[in-house]
Amino acid sequence: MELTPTGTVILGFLSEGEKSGYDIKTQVDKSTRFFWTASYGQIYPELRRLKDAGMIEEAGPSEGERKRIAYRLTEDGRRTFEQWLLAPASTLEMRHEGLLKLFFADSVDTRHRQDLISGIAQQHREKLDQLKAVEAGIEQADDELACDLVLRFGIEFQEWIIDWCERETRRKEA
Amino acid sequence: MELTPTGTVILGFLSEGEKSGYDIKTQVDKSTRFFWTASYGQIYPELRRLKDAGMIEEAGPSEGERKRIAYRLTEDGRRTFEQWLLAPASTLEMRHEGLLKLFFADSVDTRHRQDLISGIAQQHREKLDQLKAVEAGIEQADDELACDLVLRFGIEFQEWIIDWCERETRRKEA
DNA sequence: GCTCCCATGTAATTGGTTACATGATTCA
DNA sequence: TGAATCATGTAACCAATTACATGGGAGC
Repeated sequence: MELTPTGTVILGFLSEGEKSGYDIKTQVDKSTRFFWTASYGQIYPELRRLKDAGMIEEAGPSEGERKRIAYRLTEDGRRTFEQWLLAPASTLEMRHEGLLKLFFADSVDTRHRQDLISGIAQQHREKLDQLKAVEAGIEQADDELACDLVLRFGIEFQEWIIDWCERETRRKEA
Repeated sequence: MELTPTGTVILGFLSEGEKSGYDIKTQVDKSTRFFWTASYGQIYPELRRLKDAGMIEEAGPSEGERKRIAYRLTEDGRRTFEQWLLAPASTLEMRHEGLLKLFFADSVDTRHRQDLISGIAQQHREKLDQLKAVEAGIEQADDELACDLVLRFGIEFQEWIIDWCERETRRKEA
């Protein structure tokens, strides 16, 4: 069966253990958010579809827990997830308004162009702070865990962009 | 008036001179595509809306040209464009399936995890080739032009990611 | 008892891609 | 004359956000 974009991230998180829609949303927000988002409006309907397709099943609430609906992968779901994981990735998209503005900045003066570069740096500094906060929440940053590796990628990635902006600013000043 | 995402890129390209919907699509594909896409299904209806809103007007075909509809900015359109340019950027999104797979790769063995990293590098190598082809098409890469600056950003950005993947691969081998 | 957070869900709207339809012009 | 490219446009569909509605439980 075809996986929707949100379907992949749901199966991915469920491959780590039982989770509810709320859990998945929480985890997305503090981990994959920087390269793969999902909203409640997508998650809950998609959980329904995956269940109807037999890829996940309700695990029911644990003892003494407040009312919630946890799901787990079925055999079929795990197979589909692993197939997805090993298939070549395709989706690779970026929408970066700051770069778009800079691209069209030939009509404005140098000072404003510099402001645009500063603005880009600022946006990525905020992302960097968020990622570092996530990193601080991990006991020991274990590079052997793939998810920590991706987190580290995210941090270095933001740092590179910020550095590019600063280099460019210095180059202009010189 | 509120600008839609596609509206911004249309005003941006028209700020450089008269262009048709077809022209805009062609230019998007060989320049902003890497951080801002647009399809015919968005461009043509949006041209209509911008015209109805009085931001652009038909310039008509030039002498001896084949049938086409070129547009130019109105005063109002130029003002809106400049306001957008100087306002803080907001949209900053990425959807990177390769990173998502790597993030969930703890359940697979080291070899497959390495394949995922190689796959990411490969995707960005292709992007890099495309960008270099664009760069080769420019007479002299003039860093003083903002659009060339963004092109160079794109190239170095791809190179950084490829380098990260290679560093990570070597680190694993060691 | 009030507020905050947990938790699930839907409806309206937006934004976008893809595939298709159509036809003119250029060039081999 | 046939293929490629220029050129405009629409319809069907997909994906996603946002805002809203609802209610239970925890802790002050």
